[in-house]
Amino acid sequence: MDILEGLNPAQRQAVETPEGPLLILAGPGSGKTKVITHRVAYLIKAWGISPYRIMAVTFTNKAANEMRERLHQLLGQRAEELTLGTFHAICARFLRRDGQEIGIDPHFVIYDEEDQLNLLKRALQDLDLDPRYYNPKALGSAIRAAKARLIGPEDYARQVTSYRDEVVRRVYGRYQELLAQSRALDFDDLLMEAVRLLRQPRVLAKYQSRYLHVLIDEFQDTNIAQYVLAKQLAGQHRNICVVGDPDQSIYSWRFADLRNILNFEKDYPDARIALLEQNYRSSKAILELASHIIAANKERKPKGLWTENEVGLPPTVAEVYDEQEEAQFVARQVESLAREGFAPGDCAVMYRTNAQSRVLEETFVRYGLPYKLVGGTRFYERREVKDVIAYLRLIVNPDDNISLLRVINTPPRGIGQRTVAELSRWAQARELSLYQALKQLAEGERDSGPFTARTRHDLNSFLSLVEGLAAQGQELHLHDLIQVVLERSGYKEYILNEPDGEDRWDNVLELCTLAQEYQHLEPGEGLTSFLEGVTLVSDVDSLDEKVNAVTLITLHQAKGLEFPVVFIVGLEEGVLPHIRSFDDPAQMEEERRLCYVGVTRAKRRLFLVRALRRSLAGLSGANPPSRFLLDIPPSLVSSAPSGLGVPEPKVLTPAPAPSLPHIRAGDRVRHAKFGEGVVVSCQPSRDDQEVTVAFAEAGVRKLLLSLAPLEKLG
DNA sequence: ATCGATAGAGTTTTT
DNA sequence: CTCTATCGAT
Repeated sequence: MDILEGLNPAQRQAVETPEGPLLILAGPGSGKTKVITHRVAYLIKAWGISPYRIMAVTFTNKAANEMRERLHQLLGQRAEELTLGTFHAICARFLRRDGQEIGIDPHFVIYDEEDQLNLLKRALQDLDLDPRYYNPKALGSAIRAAKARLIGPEDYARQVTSYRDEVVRRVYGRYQELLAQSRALDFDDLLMEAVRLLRQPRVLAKYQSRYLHVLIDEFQDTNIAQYVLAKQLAGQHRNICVVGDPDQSIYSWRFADLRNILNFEKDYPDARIALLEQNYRSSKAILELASHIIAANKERKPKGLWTENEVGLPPTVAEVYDEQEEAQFVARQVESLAREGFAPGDCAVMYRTNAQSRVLEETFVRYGLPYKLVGGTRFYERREVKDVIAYLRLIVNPDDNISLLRVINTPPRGIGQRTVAELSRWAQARELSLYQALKQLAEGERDSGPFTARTRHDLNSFLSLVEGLAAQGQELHLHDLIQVVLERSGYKEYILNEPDGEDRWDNVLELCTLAQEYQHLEPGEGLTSFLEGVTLVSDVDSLDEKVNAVTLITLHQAKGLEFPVVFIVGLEEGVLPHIRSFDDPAQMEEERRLCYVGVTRAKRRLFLVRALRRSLAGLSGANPPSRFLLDIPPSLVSSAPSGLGVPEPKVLTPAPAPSLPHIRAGDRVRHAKFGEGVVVSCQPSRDDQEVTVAFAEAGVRKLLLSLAPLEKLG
């Protein structure tokens, strides 16, 4: 059978074993995604199983899309019938379809972490607890921890043993009430409620009999709720196939539980185990270095990873002075790698924390190197984008209090803090959503609540706005609907008059463009799926490999990706490993796994960079090299030339080359990236020159003459 | 109610 | 350092 071609014996076994529980332990680069994909194809083609009866769970939407695309090639149209997605997306689907069985409205909205935090603050208010003393973030974390372990508010009440628990219990309870009032579910509810849904015998029977096969990727990063869900779904046919690598478990802070993978054999004593140990990704040199790094972990089973790939060049360890030099080192390496045939798009820079991306970005701009940043402030979390989404959510579900509060005075329409506080109190006394309260106030002629005539008028016109938009929601296609929202709410005019209005409006337009993809759906349906897509996407999902630019990415997000050239920066004590892991050996092992994940992304070239000094949040400090670096035998690496200990730092901050054009204010210049512009001013700085250029397209920029690819125009 | 300024606090990773 | 929250002035 053609599907089995090109698989090694271990992969083949994993694909061919048709029945019963199967645990695939797969090292990095061993083709585990390929195995899952081919297994699905094989089940359908060789065993005649309907794709309708197969579920495959991935860690990101991107992985799901790629798998669907691949299966489309192998199977054609039938691939569409598969249940394929992240746990969260699949659960949302179940709950929209059958949630009514357990009292969940099919039009529920999904709250992200910001929404959750806002709601938590309201819960604290309701309970008269001071948010400065009871940290909302910590409470949110405690609640998420409970939910990930399927501990509902009632269960939580039974296990209270401290005053802190008691506070959590009360906040948790009120928080859930407020969620219900808004007809909203948070991320963890999606899983917890799906489990509850499947505890209904009728529903369970329906799904259990449907899913003949359940496959789960990245199993090492699942939590208890996800584990239970998988167990429920596979309960009848027991064809559950999980793929994972304990050495790449890096999400314990999201309550992923390694016991899922370690206990799999206990839960399924008849489980077969397949080991995938041949690496197809990395050079021998890189793989050997990776093995040394991970070997220092105590809580692990040793693996015998090997590869037939060439030895390759030894990875480079570079020591630089500070983060500026670090960024320059990376930029110059990327430039010189071009001479070896590596394009910018072949390179990725990985770091522990998002804050580290900034210097890299600035430096790349100065060097005129193209880059793409994954993450940072995410698109859907931008204020203006969330504002528009809030309006759209209200159309689907006007009871969504958090969205209503977000836009009730955005743009300003005379409804200030005071009014909002009064309205909330009035609504809460009656256990009404804010929208319902507005409606009752508008209808009740006598009971005007605590409001003056003028305030009532303002509130009423906001209510009319929402109701008017809601009426349109049934009629208009998504794109037109958004236009109507932007016009009628006054948001367009408002945002354009804000600081950075143009940029922020561009983001709104970007959102409109994304909405186009839902244009083929019916009005109501298009809106619902758009909103769901918007909340459940991640940044990695939109990573475009086709653009030829260096990828800047966190180590966490890099999981599952691969690049010909990888730089890992910030290999210092306190950064990687992060300082918050110092007092917990388990967390320290996770930091090491994180480092291992980064290293094993590299195919051919690997650079490990460490800075002697680094300033974080304004303070600069000297850090010792990362302990992970010390675990690498020196014979495995080559050292890059660096400024450390060298009296002249010129190696890393070059003076302007003599061939550089002499530039004065008023000159016309061309920049590789920004296009043409006029020099506004020149200022000498040390042995360099700082020029300010007004570009026709890119606006006013400050550039260092030595670094910027500037060309003087006649 | 709205705007602006100033003080203060928080900085890991994200479906 | 940067973003947020709160305060005071208009």
